[in-house]
Amino acid sequence: MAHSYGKKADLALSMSVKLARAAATFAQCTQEDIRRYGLTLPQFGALESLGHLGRITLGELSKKQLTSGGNITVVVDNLEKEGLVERQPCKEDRRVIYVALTEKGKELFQRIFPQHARFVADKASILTRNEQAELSQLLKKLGTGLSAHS
Amino acid sequence: MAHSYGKKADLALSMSVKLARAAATFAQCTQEDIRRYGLTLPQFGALESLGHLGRITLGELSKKQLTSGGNITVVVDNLEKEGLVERQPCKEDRRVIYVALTEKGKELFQRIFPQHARFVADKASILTRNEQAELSQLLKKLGTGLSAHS
DNA sequence: TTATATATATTCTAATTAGAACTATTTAAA
DNA sequence: TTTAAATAGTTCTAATTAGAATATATATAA
Repeated sequence: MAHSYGKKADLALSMSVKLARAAATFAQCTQEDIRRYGLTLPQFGALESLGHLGRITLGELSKKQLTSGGNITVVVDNLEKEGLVERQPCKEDRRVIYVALTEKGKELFQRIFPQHARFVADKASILTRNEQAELSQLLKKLGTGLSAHS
Repeated sequence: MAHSYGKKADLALSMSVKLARAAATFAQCTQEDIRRYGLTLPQFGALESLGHLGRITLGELSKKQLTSGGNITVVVDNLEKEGLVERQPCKEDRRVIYVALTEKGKELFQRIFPQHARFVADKASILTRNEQAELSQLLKKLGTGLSAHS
């Protein structure tokens, strides 16, 4: 190897590059699928969280989407413009604002998510189910470990 | 499970979510490290490619960084403003523009990359070396498979 | 040779992102 | 009770991103 930083670091660097590349490539595939529905990836992610979790606060949504604070505002703004979600101020705590799918949003979610699920399953089939399960387990350990340490 | 799309799709969806989350969390950790050197993640990625590969064309750099066409222009613009890289027009083919580290860029790269390597190794140590190797192998299979199919 | 197609890089737009600064509200502490 | 601290969301800036459109240069075909 042209550049080495020690066996331990080389292994870690190699892993981190592969992680970034696999995730970026998977995200690009997914994005192409989602574009057909007129949505961006973050918009789809928000729709997915709301479709599965129901009404949640903006803060909860931003944590789910791993996008920090001020950004979810704009994503929700754009979804609201399309009439797919709506803001619902919380009466008990006036700092809090809930977000929920509108009827139009629910209809879209129920229509496109099963197709999206098949698309993802097709792409993932590059790996056997055992490999997918193993990969999931390792990614979970890494992801939760990183979250805990920081 | 509240929402199921069949065993096969559920496994794939779960894996894709974990992939995105682990990569995003790792990238955020990395970004915090890199910020201390006054660089953004894409800027650091470009610096890393140039540091390890030497002079390459803008097109090659954009492929390496998995960022499509027009974007690498701006990243290189910003690095050029800092005096870290320079554009070198190709004399044989006047469409082509090479990018290379300047002396200042080389100095920075050689100074920060070993630190970065230790940082990554530390974060990766959440997994054992065997686990890291196994994860690398699965991610490589997935990543190259996805690139080939698309 | 001339016309067409391809390749390379840039410019432009809309959306996203991180992060900082800010407002409003609620909670905790002196 | 009044002040200080924490929380929730928005706004703002600079950088990034995808993608489309464009300009220039090269290669290929009629």
